[in-house]
Amino acid sequence: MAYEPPRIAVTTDIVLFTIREGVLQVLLLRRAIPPFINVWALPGGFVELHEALEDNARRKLHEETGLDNIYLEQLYTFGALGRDPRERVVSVAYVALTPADDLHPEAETRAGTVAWHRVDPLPALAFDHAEIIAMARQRLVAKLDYSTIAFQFLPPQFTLSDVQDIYEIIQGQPMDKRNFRKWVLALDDLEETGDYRTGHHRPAMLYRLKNPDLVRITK
Amino acid sequence: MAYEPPRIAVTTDIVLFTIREGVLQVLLLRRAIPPFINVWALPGGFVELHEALEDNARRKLHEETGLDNIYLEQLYTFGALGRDPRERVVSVAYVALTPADDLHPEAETRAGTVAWHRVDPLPALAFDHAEIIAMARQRLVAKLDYSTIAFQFLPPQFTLSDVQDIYEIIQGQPMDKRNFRKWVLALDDLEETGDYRTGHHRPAMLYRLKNPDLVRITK
DNA sequence: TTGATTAAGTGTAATGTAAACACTTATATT
DNA sequence: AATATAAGTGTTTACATTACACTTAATCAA
Repeated sequence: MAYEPPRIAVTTDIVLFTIREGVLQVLLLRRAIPPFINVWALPGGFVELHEALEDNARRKLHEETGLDNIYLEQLYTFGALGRDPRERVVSVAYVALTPADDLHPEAETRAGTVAWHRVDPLPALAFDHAEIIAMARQRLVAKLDYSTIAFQFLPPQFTLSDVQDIYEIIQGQPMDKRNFRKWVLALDDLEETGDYRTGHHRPAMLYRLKNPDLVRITK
Repeated sequence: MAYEPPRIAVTTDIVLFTIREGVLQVLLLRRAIPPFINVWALPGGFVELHEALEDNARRKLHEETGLDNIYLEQLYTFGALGRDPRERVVSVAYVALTPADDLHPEAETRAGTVAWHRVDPLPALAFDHAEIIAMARQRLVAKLDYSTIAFQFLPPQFTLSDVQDIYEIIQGQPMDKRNFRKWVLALDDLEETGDYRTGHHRPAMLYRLKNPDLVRITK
């Protein structure tokens, strides 16, 4: 007599962060179907039988935003009883980061309304998605300190002030300009492009990442 | 027409570490049934429909070792296609820590032979369990540096040298005794018991944790 | 009982890292 | 031509980390 294991619905949920309007924002979908109809929720969906977990997360994100090839890392797996009112669902949550400019979500998609929302305050959220976003924020804040994750918020070319803005926004406190620039250049992950961004002030050197897709642990 | 999500077998795998014989060891079971019959594997098993993920991990660990109330944290979720030859299986991996003395696995249990194994070198392992153990080791080494996780390897009373031994074994390098003691006492997580451990040398003060079950982030 | 062995216990000086701090420069705007 | 704006740049101080050696109290063996 062979043991037949229970089989459980598995989903991914993606916490896609960006920096917009000077604050941290997260991508949410207004649900078009029950449960939690018309309530904001994280993008994601059921994992197919022949689909790897991360592939599912990337696919769902692509379907709902058009985004491709962005930074994505597994966050945590949420499997509490009752987190979905329909049936037992285990959800593998991911954190994703993108520069704001890369995405102007169309107002309407198949899944409903897609929009950026400030993380403070968040609207009412479906399922345990508020908890998932809270954990994702913690991870983001922690990784800022010991990795080069922050650059994933930036377009291919950026100024040192752009970088400092990311850190100040996420950490919620100003940093010393000279110390910051010394520190960020000492990482040795940046190189000058030779181009400048002009404005009605002194032009700023544009930098790029030496390895654009590499997120490195710095300590 | 309602969408019917695919349903997938979900397991936990537990990487239970201890320090024994002066090295890091991991608890393995020799599988008594296919697939991978007679091959060493991590403890764990299928998640029941009405069982929380962590509850399943604790239950399996208890069934296979008798251990209760030990330190356990979620590590990562492994969901690659083909990682189980029978069918699609998503596995939520946990890291657990215990003092060596707390467990003398009986040679035979229902699930097969249970034994401690050195992590260097590991025997051949079933499924992707070598990969899981590798990630668990990385997590352990990293957390040693920014949390009080190391104390979970120690019995209720221990000397400062016992603590230093844990760090030296896991990090694989000696540390300065005076600096280490200053640092560990500065954590302010320890208190003297007033008792001493004697040997054929000067007696050593026994310490205890102020909060035995608390693993704290230290930076 | 005495000497040898073992691990416990203890402080200071040197080095390296992080933090504090203010003015000059180059563009756009009026 | 004057003003406004953000870019760019070094040095000093404080703090944290590292390096380093001898004394003490027990057990064991002669």
